[in-house]
Amino acid sequence: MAKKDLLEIYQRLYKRFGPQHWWPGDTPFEVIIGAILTQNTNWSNVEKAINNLKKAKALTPDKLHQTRLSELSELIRPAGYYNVKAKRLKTFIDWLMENYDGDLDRLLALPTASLREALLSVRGIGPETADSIVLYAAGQPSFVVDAYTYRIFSRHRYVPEEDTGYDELKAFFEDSLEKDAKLFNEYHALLVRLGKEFCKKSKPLCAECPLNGINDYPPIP
DNA sequence: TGCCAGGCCGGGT
DNA sequence: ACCCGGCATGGC
Repeated sequence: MAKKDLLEIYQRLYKRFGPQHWWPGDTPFEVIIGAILTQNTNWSNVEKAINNLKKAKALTPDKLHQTRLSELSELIRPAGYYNVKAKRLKTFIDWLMENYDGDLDRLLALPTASLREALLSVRGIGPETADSIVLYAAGQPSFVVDAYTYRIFSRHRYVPEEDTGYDELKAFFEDSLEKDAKLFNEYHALLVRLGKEFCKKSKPLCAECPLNGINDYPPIP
């Protein structure tokens, strides 16, 4: 797969769907909380949880730090996995207090690679969550790979094997595109949009997929 | 009614 | 270094 195909894909998606205005969230802190809550979870469920946090005035580092674990899990219950996620939120906020004195701006001002590495050291933050935070909370160019990215690119045979690793696929995008946060932002959002509408697990046939015809191989049925 | 959603961890091979 | 079970709610 050539680099220019990656741009072609982006342009088709943008023409088809337009700007996606990601991330849906008012502040960098809200983006981070949302990134953890949306792990393997429908965004509409995350919105309910975030609304609960807003109503409880708990959506700031200090207030979240004060909130007890049991109360936190109740507030985020609609997001699913609420026990593990409450712990993950706590772990992150404790880490932020301990290492950055609760100063989110100081964390997000780290250079891209250092920021990603720092986030990955926190239990409960894996590659996708870390990249989402770097890109959508810090506004730095770190490409986000997710389940839709794998599915879309393997079904269309844009990647040779279905088991392409996270870092491998991420590097493929980053080495092929201009390292521009705005581009990475829109690209990932558009892939999610495409995935939701045309590349669901339950809908393996994509006869109307906007990406058909870009590469030399037919989509995998 | 079952299947799925913007993952990650921990224990076992 | 992989593989797999567990985690859980809400929408279609």
